[in-house]
Amino acid sequence: MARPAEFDRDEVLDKAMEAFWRTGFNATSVADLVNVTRLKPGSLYSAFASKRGLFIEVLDTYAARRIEGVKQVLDRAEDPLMAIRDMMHRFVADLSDDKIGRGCLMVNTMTELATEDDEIRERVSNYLDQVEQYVHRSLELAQQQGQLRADADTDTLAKMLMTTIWGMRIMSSKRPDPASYHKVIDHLLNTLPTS
Amino acid sequence: MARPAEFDRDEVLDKAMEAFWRTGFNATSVADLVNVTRLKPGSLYSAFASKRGLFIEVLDTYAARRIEGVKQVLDRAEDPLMAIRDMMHRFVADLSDDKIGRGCLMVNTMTELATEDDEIRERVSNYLDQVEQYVHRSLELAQQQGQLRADADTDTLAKMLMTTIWGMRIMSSKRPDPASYHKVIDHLLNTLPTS
DNA sequence: TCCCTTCTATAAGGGATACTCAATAATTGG
DNA sequence: CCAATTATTGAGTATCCCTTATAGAAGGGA
Repeated sequence: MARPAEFDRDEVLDKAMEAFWRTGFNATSVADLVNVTRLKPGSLYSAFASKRGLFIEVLDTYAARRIEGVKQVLDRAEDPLMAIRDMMHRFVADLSDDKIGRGCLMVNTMTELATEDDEIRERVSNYLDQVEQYVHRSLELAQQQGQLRADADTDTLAKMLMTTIWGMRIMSSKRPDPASYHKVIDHLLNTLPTS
Repeated sequence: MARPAEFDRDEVLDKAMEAFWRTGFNATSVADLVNVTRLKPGSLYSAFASKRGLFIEVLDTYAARRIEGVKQVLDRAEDPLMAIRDMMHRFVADLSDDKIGRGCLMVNTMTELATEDDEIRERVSNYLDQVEQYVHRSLELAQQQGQLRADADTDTLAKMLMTTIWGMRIMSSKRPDPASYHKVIDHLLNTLPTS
């Protein structure tokens, strides 16, 4: 019915994600976004309304991909504890693949914008909660299968694993040291109250 | 020899810290700093050279205070494992005192500036390393006293406790939930390889 | 008291910022 | 092929940014 857009929305989101991921929301200028996406300001604004609008769409894209990844890893294995172990080692592998130490877009966004932007904090919170819920579900499954002791506090165990994941994302901004994080993960999973 | 400054440097640093802590480096404007410190731009610049200079001095002040706190708690108790437990519960208490969810200035700075500013990343890394070293020293002490098993991997245990601390600082930006973090800490310390 | 230095107050410079808009181009339905 | 609709373009705007220049005030040493 009218002229179709020349750009591919997903590609633009990818490029914008790289920029926001590397330098954060505030330090990424619209000029930067224009450079990396190759869109002119007008096109950017007609497609995404504002810098913040683009950022939120980037955030949602990132979250959806990560959640999907977690779900797949946790769902696949028939052994839920092994699945959790696998998932956590993958988190560390992601971090060591990340040569420039940009960490996790969700965690970065939480610390940069959480105090000032309620909507964005809600979105990130939601992401963190979802990951926690999937891990919790796997723990409960392990309990039902008798791998985990019946009196194990799965809420606390899930929270413990989550703090470890987000903590590693902070620590690796400092100095990526995958070997020691793998050891931490193995230690934690070896001390789970198995039966 | 000349007119003395009317302002108190420490008070100015305190006020600036509040601002930077709440909104981060980039989102805190010099106008904001002028407002909270009550200094005019000229005085600010003659005292701190630049916004970044002021920020670095704020960072150092924050780090020194925190390190001092950690050292005191860890040194006081004769029981090193209890001291660690105490320290970690205090971290959580700090988080729940923080009504506006600004988290930890060091962690926030790491995620905001680590990829772009090498000097600042080094400063924050140094802080994280120092805390880790103090915890590690307490673990070794516990080992020498026979509280911790001789074959315990104190490096890994120290790193595990660190990831937990920084992870909790992320999680509590989302929703402060001290009770569950206290449980996590107790779980972790109860699963240390004591003898 | 006078001088020198360093403070404070005010304003403004120079550049980057997020964003807009009017003109032009391209596509589709009739 | 025309009309309608939407995308692209890139110059442009107003605002905010960090920083500095300037003038006057104030304290200490001689």
